[in-house]
Amino acid sequence: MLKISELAGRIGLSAHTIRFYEKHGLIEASERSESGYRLYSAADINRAEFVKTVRNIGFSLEDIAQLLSIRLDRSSHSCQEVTDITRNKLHEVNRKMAELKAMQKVLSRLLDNCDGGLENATHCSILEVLDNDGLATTGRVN
Amino acid sequence: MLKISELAGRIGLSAHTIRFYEKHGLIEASERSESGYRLYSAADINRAEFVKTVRNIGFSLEDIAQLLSIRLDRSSHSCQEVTDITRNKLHEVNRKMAELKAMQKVLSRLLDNCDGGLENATHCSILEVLDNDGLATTGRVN
DNA sequence: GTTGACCTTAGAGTTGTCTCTAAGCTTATA
DNA sequence: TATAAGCTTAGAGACAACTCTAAGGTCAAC
Repeated sequence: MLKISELAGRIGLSAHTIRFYEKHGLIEASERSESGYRLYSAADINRAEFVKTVRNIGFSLEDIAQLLSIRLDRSSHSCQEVTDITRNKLHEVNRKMAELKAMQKVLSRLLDNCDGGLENATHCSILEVLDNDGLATTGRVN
Repeated sequence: MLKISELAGRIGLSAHTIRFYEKHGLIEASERSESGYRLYSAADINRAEFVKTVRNIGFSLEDIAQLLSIRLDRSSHSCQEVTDITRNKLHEVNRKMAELKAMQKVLSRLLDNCDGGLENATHCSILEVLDNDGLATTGRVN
């Protein structure tokens, strides 16, 4: 049985964050010591590691909660539910990538046209382009 | 002279957002009507359009404030200040892109190994991988 | 002269993910 | 036995960029 800071050190989260995750139903301490300290069993540690792994991949806490509830009772959930969550996340990532690519393109072009010298900004080409509707950017991008 | 909702319609922001931007020093109404309504001059409109353009590219409100102060007095700022802001933003975008690419890779691999069928999740390969330190993800990714 | 759209302000609420604080109890070490 | 490190709780604060509310004043149209 580990205490909270031992678990924290083991999975690489702060004790604060572990309590925060507990409040949101992600991590549990199945026991308490006489004095009320959280005590984590092997299963609790597994679960916490699962949470950390899934978090690292980039899933939201809500996604993690869903995956946990499937993991907790695999037989009453379908494999499809898991792939749906995963696929949705992939779509989200793809969307964000597209936005970032658009930003990247505009920023690179702005920099290409500007020497960035120490002279004053009276004729700064970036400001000029920006004043001129910045490469006709279409819509909000991030 | 435009009233706030006219400006809002023109640049594609809500009146709420314009007031919010004003509070943060980004947009100004150089006059008020007798009854206290904001009135936007041609210069105010230019400035608001600049803000919208720069926002669309993905700069933060703080970046915009900096760019505005340079734009307002170009001769006492260097061109380099502008490129620095732009380059920093590009680096930030590149960092995020790298993170998203890592996520994309993991998510795609998870999906590749899973058929996502309607059968129950007892042997779901995604859950198995996730239980097993998910493709050895290194560190937090988003 | 009333209706309804529009304007004003200060300030609270939202979202997601922590991060920290205060006040007090417990445990380990010297 | 004293001290420091670690634990508990509820709840506040931080961040970005809005978004909305309440309570009320103004203006144009019919």
